[in-house]
Amino acid sequence: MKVLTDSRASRILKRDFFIRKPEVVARDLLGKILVRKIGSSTISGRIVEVEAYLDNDEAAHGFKGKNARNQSLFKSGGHLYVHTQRHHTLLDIVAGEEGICGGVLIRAVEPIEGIELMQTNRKRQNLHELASGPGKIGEAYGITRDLDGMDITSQKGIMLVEDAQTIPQSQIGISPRIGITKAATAPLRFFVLNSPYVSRFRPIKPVGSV
DNA sequence: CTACCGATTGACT
DNA sequence: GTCAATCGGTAGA
Repeated sequence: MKVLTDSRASRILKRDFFIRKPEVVARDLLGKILVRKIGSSTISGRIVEVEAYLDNDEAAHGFKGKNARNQSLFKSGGHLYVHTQRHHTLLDIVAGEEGICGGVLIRAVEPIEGIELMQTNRKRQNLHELASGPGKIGEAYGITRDLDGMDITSQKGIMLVEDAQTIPQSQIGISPRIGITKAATAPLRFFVLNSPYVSRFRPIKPVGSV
């Protein structure tokens, strides 16, 4: 793996990274580090599973147009879209251009920093149960609706994504998205093959076999 | 106002 | 594999 020696701040992914098609941003986010700062604590983890939600995508929350709840999905790439599902809080990173619905649901991360805090937040000790699902990330990272619409490309951000690895195509799995009823067959879920930190639903299909 | 339902999770058969 | 829990938004009476 390429070793990054430059400063942490300089590794923050910038706007350009996110102003691309959601499916491209989704795939490229695998291997990157999702960082959350809470007071003096830092939580971070390697992104290992994501899903893309597109413009004109029946499964996307913005499909029927912009409203008070989903407006963040229409922002320019590099903002957050936070929403609740049942009693869980889910985190999307907005992708694509301003005015167009597009986002990447972060479904699983491999814990790196702030593990004790995540264990406290999740009331679980096992590393594999801390952030292996979208709702679990919300709980482990202490994500709240207040973060909806936040810009994650500023250096002062309390949420941001750091550059790290780029996962080669041969190590990326692809499958339909999980838990949706509309557009249920589109292959828009991407995950790191053989990672033990992905969510429990795991149809293993290497890219190229579909 | 009530009814319904979802980009989920965790406990249980 | 199956299923209940019981949030917040939205549609309809």
